[in-house]
Amino acid sequence: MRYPTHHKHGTRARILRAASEVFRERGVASTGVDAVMRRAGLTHGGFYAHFRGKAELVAEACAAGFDAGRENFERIAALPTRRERVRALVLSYLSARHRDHPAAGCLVAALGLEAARPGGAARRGYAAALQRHRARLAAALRLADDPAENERLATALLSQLVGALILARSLADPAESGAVLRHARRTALEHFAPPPANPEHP
Amino acid sequence: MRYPTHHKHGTRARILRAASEVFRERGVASTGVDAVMRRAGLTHGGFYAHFRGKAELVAEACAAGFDAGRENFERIAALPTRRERVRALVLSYLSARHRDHPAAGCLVAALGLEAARPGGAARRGYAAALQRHRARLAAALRLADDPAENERLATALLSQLVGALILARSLADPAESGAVLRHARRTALEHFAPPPANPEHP
DNA sequence: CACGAGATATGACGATCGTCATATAAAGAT
DNA sequence: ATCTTTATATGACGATCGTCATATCTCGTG
Repeated sequence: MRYPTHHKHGTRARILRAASEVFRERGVASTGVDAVMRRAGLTHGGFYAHFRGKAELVAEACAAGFDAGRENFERIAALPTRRERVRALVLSYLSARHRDHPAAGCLVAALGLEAARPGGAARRGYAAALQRHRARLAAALRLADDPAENERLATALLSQLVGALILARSLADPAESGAVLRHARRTALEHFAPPPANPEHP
Repeated sequence: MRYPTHHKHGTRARILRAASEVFRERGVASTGVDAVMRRAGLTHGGFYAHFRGKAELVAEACAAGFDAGRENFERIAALPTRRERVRALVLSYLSARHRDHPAAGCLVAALGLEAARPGGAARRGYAAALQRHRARLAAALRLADDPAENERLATALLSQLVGALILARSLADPAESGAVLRHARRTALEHFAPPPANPEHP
């Protein structure tokens, strides 16, 4: 090998990261291979030296995108109380920053719909990676002692977060969008991290 | 007018309905104008006698799709108790039928992501229609006496439903998908339609 | 320093997309 | 029954897409 041994693996990883970002930003179907390669600083032709086709790229970009969220989960898992863990997740997920920067954000909220379509290129790779993602989230949150109950609650919380973020991103009016985020934060915290012993207010 | 007066309006409506269905089924970006026209029983060329372009079609199909859900809301609004209304919405929304037939289902869960993208063709028309949809949902559910609180709760419930349906549609394994639906139903009912006076179980 | 093998760029192909100009078909009016 | 207006179909255009064969560049090796 005349190039540095890991050179090709490095550019392959760069392509994957670029794809993961631009897919989340503009969607899979609306993003061509050349857009991905341009983002990675390359030209479209060299793509097929790294992947067999767009479908393979999409599947691997999904897996890579989900795995990129692991460090965030570890940070959450390190928090001592359930309340703090839920707060950390909810406040970061339902933040204006997350809403405004889908390229660096949650895969489910960015391309969960395209990946869900039966004939879609992502389908298989996405579904498998999502399963791992759900399991890791449940393990990090530790919402209940019973594993099944824990996973049920974690999935419910994830559902609420995903739905709220999608609604917030859909609304054109920033005030309305912000209100949705704020209300969703409060509702999610009420449902999954109730205050230990606070008097309730009307 | 030599054709029956409402002929053109009729085919226009047919195109809109076909577009609304096929967009929900396969996505906006992945669906060409010819696919829409074929579904409507026409050929692609005549399209521009009805719409200025695909963007206009998408915007109007969104509005039409949301408005089609009004009868469902009226049925829910007619139920006497809050608990029944929430149950009716949750059980129909998080059903296997809804999961498996996106073409006839919720617009938010079908193309909420594409519509949310800044440059997307749908953006404006979708956002406006979604606002009306949210208001109608809140009015139908009557979750709280205070209007602001009512809308907050309705939006939170919608978020949870949308997120859960997207997750259920994403999972390849039918058993896993069914479990997500079942768990989400239970969690949503617990959070938004608690039993009137039941003893809680651990 | 030249060589050559591996990594990337160039350019082109069929297919499909959105769009439009034009031709054909349909049906009330005369 | 013919005409004329309106609705739809035909066919084609540039642009963009995924894909690939081929050429160019890069940099360890001898």
